Parts: sequence; C-alpha cells; structure tokens
Amino acid sequence: MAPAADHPSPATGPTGTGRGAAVTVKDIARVAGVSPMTVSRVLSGGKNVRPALREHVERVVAEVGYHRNENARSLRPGHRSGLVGVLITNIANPYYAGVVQGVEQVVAATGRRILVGTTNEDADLERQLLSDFLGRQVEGLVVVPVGGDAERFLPERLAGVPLVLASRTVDGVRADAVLIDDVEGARRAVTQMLDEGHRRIAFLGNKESVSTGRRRLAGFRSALEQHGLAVDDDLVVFGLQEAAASEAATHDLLAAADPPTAIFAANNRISVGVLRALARRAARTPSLAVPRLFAFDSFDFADMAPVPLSVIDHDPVELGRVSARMLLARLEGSTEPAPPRLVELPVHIVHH
Amino acid sequence: MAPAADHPSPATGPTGTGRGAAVTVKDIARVAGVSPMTVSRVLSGGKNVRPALREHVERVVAEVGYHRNENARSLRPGHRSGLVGVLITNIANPYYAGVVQGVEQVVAATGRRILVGTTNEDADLERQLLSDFLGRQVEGLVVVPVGGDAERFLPERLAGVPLVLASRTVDGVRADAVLIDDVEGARRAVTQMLDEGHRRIAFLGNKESVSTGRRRLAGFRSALEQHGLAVDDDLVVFGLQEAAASEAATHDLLAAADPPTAIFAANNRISVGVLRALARRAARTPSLAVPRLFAFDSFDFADMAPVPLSVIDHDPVELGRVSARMLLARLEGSTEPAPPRLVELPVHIVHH
DNA sequence: CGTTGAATTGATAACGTTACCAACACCGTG
DNA sequence: CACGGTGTTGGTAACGTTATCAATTCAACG
Repeated sequence: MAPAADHPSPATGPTGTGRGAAVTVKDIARVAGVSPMTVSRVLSGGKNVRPALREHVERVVAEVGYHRNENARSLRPGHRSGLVGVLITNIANPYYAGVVQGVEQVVAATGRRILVGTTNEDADLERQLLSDFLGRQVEGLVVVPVGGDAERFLPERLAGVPLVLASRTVDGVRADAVLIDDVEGARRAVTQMLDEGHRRIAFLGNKESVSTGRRRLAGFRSALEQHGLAVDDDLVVFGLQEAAASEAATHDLLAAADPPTAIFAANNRISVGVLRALARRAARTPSLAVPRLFAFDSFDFADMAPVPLSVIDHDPVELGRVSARMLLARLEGSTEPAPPRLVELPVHIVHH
Repeated sequence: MAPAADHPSPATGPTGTGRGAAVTVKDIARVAGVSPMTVSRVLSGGKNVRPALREHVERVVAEVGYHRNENARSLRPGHRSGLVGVLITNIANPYYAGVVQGVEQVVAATGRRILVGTTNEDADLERQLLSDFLGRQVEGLVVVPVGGDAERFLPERLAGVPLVLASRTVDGVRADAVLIDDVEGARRAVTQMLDEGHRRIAFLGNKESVSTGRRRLAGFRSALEQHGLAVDDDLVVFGLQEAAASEAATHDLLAAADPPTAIFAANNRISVGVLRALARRAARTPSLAVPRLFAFDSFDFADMAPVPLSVIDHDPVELGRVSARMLLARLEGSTEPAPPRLVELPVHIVHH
C-alpha cells in the first residue's frame, strides 16, 4: 500500500518548523501517516519495516529536522544515558585540558559524550557537581579530585556509579585510580641533581592536601635520604597555586642568605613562575648564577626555555585515555565488584 | 502524626545500597512511608509539607544517597534540560580551552552544565555532534565552527535551538556570533611593521576556509594596500594546521632567495612553530638576522620568547563569557525572533 | 457544636520513547 | 480453497517525575 496521502496540514499548529514546541515521534507519525511505533522502528534501523515506508518516514524525519529525545530514551529500562562526567580543577591549565581530551577521545569512540565541570580546587563545588552529574544519570565519572575527605566518594554516595580518579588520589577511597609515577619521577630528578653535586635543592609545590604534592615531596625526600641528606625545611615551599606565587617564592628563595643552587618545581604552573623569576633576574643582573632547574610536567616551549631546564615528562592525554578505558571496562564488565585498580603511568626525563 | 515506622525491610530487594538498579522517588517514598508526591515536594523545597515529615524524608534521601533523575524531570512540560552544548575544534589548544572555561563560568552561574565536543576541524564530525547534542535536548549551543557550508546551521536543522558562533563565523548563517576584531588587529600589526620599514612581510595562516584566516589576511592586505603595496603571493602561506607545519614553512621562507624581513603569524599554533624555527636557526647560525615577528593570539611564555615578539592579544575566556551571555539572553528572552547580533571584541597589542 | 477555611497528603495523568504483544495482510503449499 | 507461516503494523504500558486536582485533616470561629 502506498503511504497515506500526507498533506502537511496548513494549520498543523505546533508542528511545522518546530520553532518553539518540541517535535516528537508522534508529530513525525502524524505527518507520515503511520503510527509512532513505526517511526521508532525506522529510527532504530528500520528492521521489519516495508522499505518504501521506511524511506518515506526517513524523508519526513529529514525534512522536519527531527532528533530523538535521548533523555526520554534513556528513561526506558535497560537504556543508558551515554554520558560520562569529567571533573577537573581548571580547564585553562593545559595539563587538565589534555586529560579531558584523552577522556573524550576514548569515550566518544563508544558514542558517549562528556559533561565537563570545573571544581576550581573547591571541595564544596566538587560535591555539588558530583551530585548534579549523578542526577543527570552519568554512567561513570572521571575526576581529578581536590584534596579532602574520602566520604564524598563512597560508593553509596555515588549511587554505585563507577569512578576513576585521575592524576590524584584521595586517601581511603576505594575506586580505580590512574596516577603518574610521582614518587619515582621526583626521586630520579633530585637524584640526578645530587649526582651533579647540588646539595641545596629547593622544593616548590602546590597544596600539601593534594596527593601529587605529597607524593612528589616523598620522592624528593627519598632521594635526599638516599644520599644521607636531610630535608631543609627552609627550602620546601608549599601553597603555590598560581604562577605569580611561585615567581615570588623563587625570588625570595634566591635572595635568602644561603640560597639553593637547584630548584625542583612540582608542577607546570609552578615552573612557569620559576622560569619567569629566573628570566627577570637574569635580565636585571646577568652576572648572577642561574640555579639548576628541574620541572615536573612538560609544557609548550619547554624546549625554548630561557634557562637550561630538565623536565619530568608524561602525557596528560594518555592519562585521560587510560582513565577512560578503565571506566569503560567497569561499564562494560558484567560483574561490578572487582577490586579497585591502581595504575601508575611511567614518566621520562627530558633535558632541554 | 509521627512518621510511619520505617523498617528498612531486610529483603527490600533492589533498594538498599542502590548498587545496580536505580533508586527512584518511589523507593524513597516506600522507605519513608509516604507517597512519591510528598518526596517530590520535599525535593522541590518542601513547601506545604509538615516540617517533621519533611525532615524525615530528607533524612531518608540523604541516607540512601538519592539523586533526582534530571532526565525524567526535563521530560515534563515546561522543564528545561539545563544543558548547553559547546563545540570546539581542539580542546588541547589553550585558546579553545579558555573559550570553554568562559562559557562554563557563565552558564554554571545559572545552574546549567556543559556538554563538550571536539570537532577536530572535521565538518562531518561536527554535524554528528550537533545532531547528538540536539538529541540530548541542549538548550543552546556555542560553536567554534569548522569551515564549510551554512546549511547545517539553519534554524530548522537545529530544531530552533539558539546558536552562538564563537571566534569564527560561517557565511550565510543567521545566528549570533562573537568574533574578535581580526581585521583591525592584523591591520594594526602589519601597519606597525610597515612603519618600522619592513617591506617584505610574510603571512602564515591556517585554513583559508576558516573565517579567522580570511579575516586576518584581509587586515594584512588592507595594511599593505594603505601603504600602496601589493601582496606578494610567495609570502602568503595557508594550510598550516600544526606547529610543525609552520616551523617548516618558516624555514622554507627564510631560506628563499628574497626572504621576508618580518613575519605575521596568524594564530597561536603557528606562532609556536615560527618561534621554534627562529630559535633553531639562531642556535645554528647566530649571525643570521632574526626577522621581526608579530603573532595573533597570546600564549604562556610569550613574554619569554627567545626572540623579540609583538602580540595581538585578546582574552579567549572573555570571548567564551560573552558568547555564553548572548546565548543566555536568547534562552531567557521571551520573544525568539530578534535579529542575530554580531559582536567583535577588541584586541590590544603587546610588545615583548 | 457545626461550619469554613487553610494546610497537608495522595491519586492520576502526562512528558517522549520503545519492548512487548496482538492483529493483520499476504504468500505459498497441501 | 483452507491452512500455516512470515512479515508488517499498531495498541498498550512503563521508564521517573511532577502539575493538577481531589480528598483529608485540623484549627478557628460564630
């Protein structure tokens, strides 16, 4: 039977250009002269639909510019939302932007999309975003956690939604985690500087409440102890959240009575500040000795730094990818209760 | 009346820890001994609910770790999804990461969240992501469009969802757009180099199909023409998508018979490549003259570039914010059919 | 003490979608 | 020509939520 004659009905009301009211399967069905079920079947691949009819419905769908309501679909039993929540502290930091990119690459390959939230290192905001994302039925979460208590990551708080911690951990959280080998990276860097003869090495870090800061300090300390040296507390600075703070800290350190001959910068934002301080200092007083610099995390232009620079390098995009793969493994794995996995990605040292 | 005695029911089945099956209002209602409606009322502010009962329900909600299903809520008439779609070409580019940050700042203040998609400069992928986001009921879209036809941005294709083009336009699209003043920025930069005496100025751009590339070339051309000079096609290079390509192009230009004495780099990725080429060249042969360099877009370390550098600066975060504000104006404005608005953000020139 | 009104609570239906089942048409075969 | 089978189509109900309305309680008042 030929498709029913379909007058586009002069006064179809809310249908038509679909300006305000949403177009639904029913609208398509009415225009195409079929039942909503047939439209649904066509949109799901068109199995068991007469080819002529299928094409007719497809034409109507294309003409009207109809898009299935995924929210309604995901409501149906067995269906998933196709959403993954990604929480990072600051998307303007290229490091975390790289993590997001890695996550997106992997989850997009499964047709899923990412909801992105920025916590700004604020635990309350993080909690709020977690709750919001859960309400939006994310299938899983990749989170760079701000420091603090593990309580907000308890499985019952997360409604059983799989979680992967990326880059940082939180003590006491039973969840998959993908870190980089902070301890070993810092240890190797500091060991090398010690081998070069440096004895006064400064440590510049962000918040001690953040696991990366603690772990990198542990590696720093471990290297010193291996050489029979103690950590000089005057050379350990924490709380450097912005490049400006680390620039100031570098100036202060170098202006002190017994300045360090080498500096370990615990992340990329800190490195920026240190480099800026060193460049300014060198511009003002070229005769001053430039301290040896070792930086955790690479960045654009590391190869063109104004002073010699070594970097503990690793790929944030890969970190994002691995995190996403672990998440997908949980989503696709049938049996939930597998023990949490911890992955530590290797670092490699680059001299510029 | 005191709240009904609530045995947590030893064998409540799917309820309890909410591991697999989703917890719903009905579950909460059952455990709390009230009707789903009462739970709903409590969750919506608790108006017209006896205080004791409200607290009881709130306690159950907190204990079970229940989160309202936003997808189901948004299904109800009058409700909105609270989602904004953001499409950029590459989140690893700090420039676009900044745009995303700006959008997120503004929409998060209204309780909305962002779906982020990366188009990778691929028109097909962009189309697919647009369609997907519409299916997920985004209320609005902020898009950095890849070049190409305007057809995919027609209102009927977008189901009437408001669209703001950010950073780039597409000819023939009737939608709000937030650009930066590409033409004037390029014109001022090139004019300054001409005033300094340079006559052979190279233009390095990305894809000519992208509006920023065309607009910046227009400014470049305009400045030359104002000085009575014609554009030397040998000094105009397009198609530089990655830093490596622009590095190579710079080498080639400088190795040519009549090399440019100045270079205009049309975006941040290109600048990176040019700087790298100049640094390498200077390291190999310090005696060679270093060309004058003017870069569109700023970046970390622009102030520490290994060669003198001027920058046409502007704030991608602000671009994101303005885009988001225009979008929100459409969402909250009652009357849809206002004519599209075009905003051009100013640039300022910085010398390093 | 009966009545009015306000405050509280619950039942129903609908948002858009599709799994399931029933109904139907059509074909070939006995 | 009756029958069974295959393939196509539609009706119904349910996913989780809440606006609407109806039912109920209770206090206050005449």
